[in-house]
Amino acid sequence: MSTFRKLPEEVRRQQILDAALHAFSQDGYDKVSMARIASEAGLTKGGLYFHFASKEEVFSAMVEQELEHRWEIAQQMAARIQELPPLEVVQRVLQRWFALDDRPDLLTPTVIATCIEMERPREAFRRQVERVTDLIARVLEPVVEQLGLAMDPRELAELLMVFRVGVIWKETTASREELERFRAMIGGTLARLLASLAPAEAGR
Amino acid sequence: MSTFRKLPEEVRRQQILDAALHAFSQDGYDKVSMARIASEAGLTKGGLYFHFASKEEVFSAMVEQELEHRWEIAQQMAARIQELPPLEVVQRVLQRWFALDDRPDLLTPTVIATCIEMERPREAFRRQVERVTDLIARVLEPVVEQLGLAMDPRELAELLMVFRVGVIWKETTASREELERFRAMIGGTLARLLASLAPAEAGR
DNA sequence: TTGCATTCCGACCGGTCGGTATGTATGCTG
DNA sequence: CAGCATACATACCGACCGGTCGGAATGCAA
Repeated sequence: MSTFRKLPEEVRRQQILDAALHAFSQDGYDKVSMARIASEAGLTKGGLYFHFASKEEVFSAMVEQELEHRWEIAQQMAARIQELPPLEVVQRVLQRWFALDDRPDLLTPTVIATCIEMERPREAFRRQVERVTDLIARVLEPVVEQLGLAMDPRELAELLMVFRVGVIWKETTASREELERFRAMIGGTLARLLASLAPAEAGR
Repeated sequence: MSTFRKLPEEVRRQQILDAALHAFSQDGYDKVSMARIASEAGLTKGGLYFHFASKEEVFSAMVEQELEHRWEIAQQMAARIQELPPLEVVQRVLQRWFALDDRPDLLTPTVIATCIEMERPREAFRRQVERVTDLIARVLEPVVEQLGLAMDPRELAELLMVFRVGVIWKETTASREELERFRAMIGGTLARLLASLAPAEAGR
């Protein structure tokens, strides 16, 4: 009955992945049907299966692309952040690294849980954590040197990741003011820690 | 055909909750069917619905009971831990608080994600985090006083929770030796932090 | 033994989902 | 315009799932 438009492969594929990102981020893997993804992408289920072989493949491809995109953003942020004064670098890393606000929120607990359970997304996630940690470590390297901190940059990077995960975790349950107090506590703790790592007392 | 045994209400209910805990912890909410839970509990789906009104209720009741059980264990641990030397108290809290190894692992990413999405379990989880944090704070109170730390016990408790969450998160991806190195880093960081919070230098 | 509420089984229902088969519209090629 | 691979829509399948229901087995009480 109704006609359809024939689109270039990459365009359709991108539409599908966008729809998948939106739907999965909102409702998680199990509650999203292939029909819905297809519909949001502007076609039907049958047509979708021309581009992807299975639901898992849609999800995997979506995760991989999204992580890749965030990786590029992370690299740009790294370049920009390195020109800030040392102490500010640390705070920036802590506050904004995983909070890429311009994208729908992939880091939903449900989606992450699904990633961990599935082969390809799990590997992608593992790689992402590793290379982002490395990137942070490289950003921190001059900071550590300038401040003369008695700590390995890589370990400091891992520590920042821990704090970041803690904040994300807190976000799932706490109220806004609780969260703000929590953030302040983390920030204060980190500042004290850095001060204690400096060669001479930087207390002030 | 085959006969069945009639059991006291509380016994059957407990069998069902045990089966639910085992199944959900292993495969998550969506991949576990009511038939499976019933089967592992020693009855059939129809019989299960005599004791519980819905799947969500089974899950909620299971989560609430399990958290309650862990809460009791936590209280016992708190009583025992308070008699240790101050610095050891902190390490113990960090290492073993959420790692109640004698129970099947409820704190699976999938299960936690489901808890956050569902009303009753989410509230139960929130309460649990709050009261456990309070408990840790009370345990830490004499420690903070004895060591003369310049930090609110409650905030220190929250910080320990963050570290704990970080370790749990790391456990989902890292290998064993990576995890051990990670634990060492966390422990070292905490030690340095405590030292920096003490009035006089306690370095040694 | 009879009566009766409790506890359970097994069959079934409506609905959904992932995936497939088949036909058909599209747009490029010659 | 004819031919053809591509890119869809439509209809359908089999499996499974949460939940319901009638009736049967159980154990206790009278």
